[in-house]
Amino acid sequence: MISRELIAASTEPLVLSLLQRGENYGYAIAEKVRTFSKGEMEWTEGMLYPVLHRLERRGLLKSRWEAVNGERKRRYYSLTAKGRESLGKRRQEWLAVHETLTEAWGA
Amino acid sequence: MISRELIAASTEPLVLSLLQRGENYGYAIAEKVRTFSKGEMEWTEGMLYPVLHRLERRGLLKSRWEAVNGERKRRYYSLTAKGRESLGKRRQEWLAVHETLTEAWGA
DNA sequence: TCACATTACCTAATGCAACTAGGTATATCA
DNA sequence: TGATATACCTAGTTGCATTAGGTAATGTGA
Repeated sequence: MISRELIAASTEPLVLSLLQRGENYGYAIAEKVRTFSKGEMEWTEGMLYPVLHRLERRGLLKSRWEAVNGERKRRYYSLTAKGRESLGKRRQEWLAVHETLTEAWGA
Repeated sequence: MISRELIAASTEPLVLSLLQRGENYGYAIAEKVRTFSKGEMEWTEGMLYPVLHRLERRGLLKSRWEAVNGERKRRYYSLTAKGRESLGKRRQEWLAVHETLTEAWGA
């Protein structure tokens, strides 16, 4: 089980990374996280949707509704320019901390 | 600047790692973090002491006061068995998330 | 000797994010 | 018909960093 804090630290970079590969909708994003982490990370919907709403409110994502006939409507999210920029920053931050931890753990 | 969430995710593993190398006191721990991260991570005292108190309350650390004559008293912290165990777990969690992110970022 | 920086500890109030625990709605399959 | 999977949503709780203070002792430069 991944700690609450680690989840918090990785959600934004993960969502942004997954969406960089193309637009997607919430439910599918949660599934991707499961497969990418080989089942180690399990996102509940109760956390996923607030995250997406927050990122959109901050201008990192934009969304559009798509209704295929006879199917449940889906909200597709994609990266904005600001989102792409943020992804780069988050990635660098992560790597800086990763290096610090690696050093602290010892060679 | 490292995001609040990344700070939160890395504090516990970092404190535990630094103390695995031997007992130390709060102020010195904060300095070590600065040097280990090459100045990337800056811990305020307002966050450091609550963290140490929390970890001791949870039984991951134990502490003792030491007063050298004429010097400000220092509280020295060290790992408990539970703390060492926790460090191993945290490390594994971190590495699992790191792999997931690395994969999501692409080869 | 006076002021300031540094060392060293502490805590109350605020804000933000995951988590808990619900809810709605559609389609498929037994 | 009932269960399962898909697909979306939110209010209330809890935990943590952050902000913004505080105390006390020592060393240093004017």
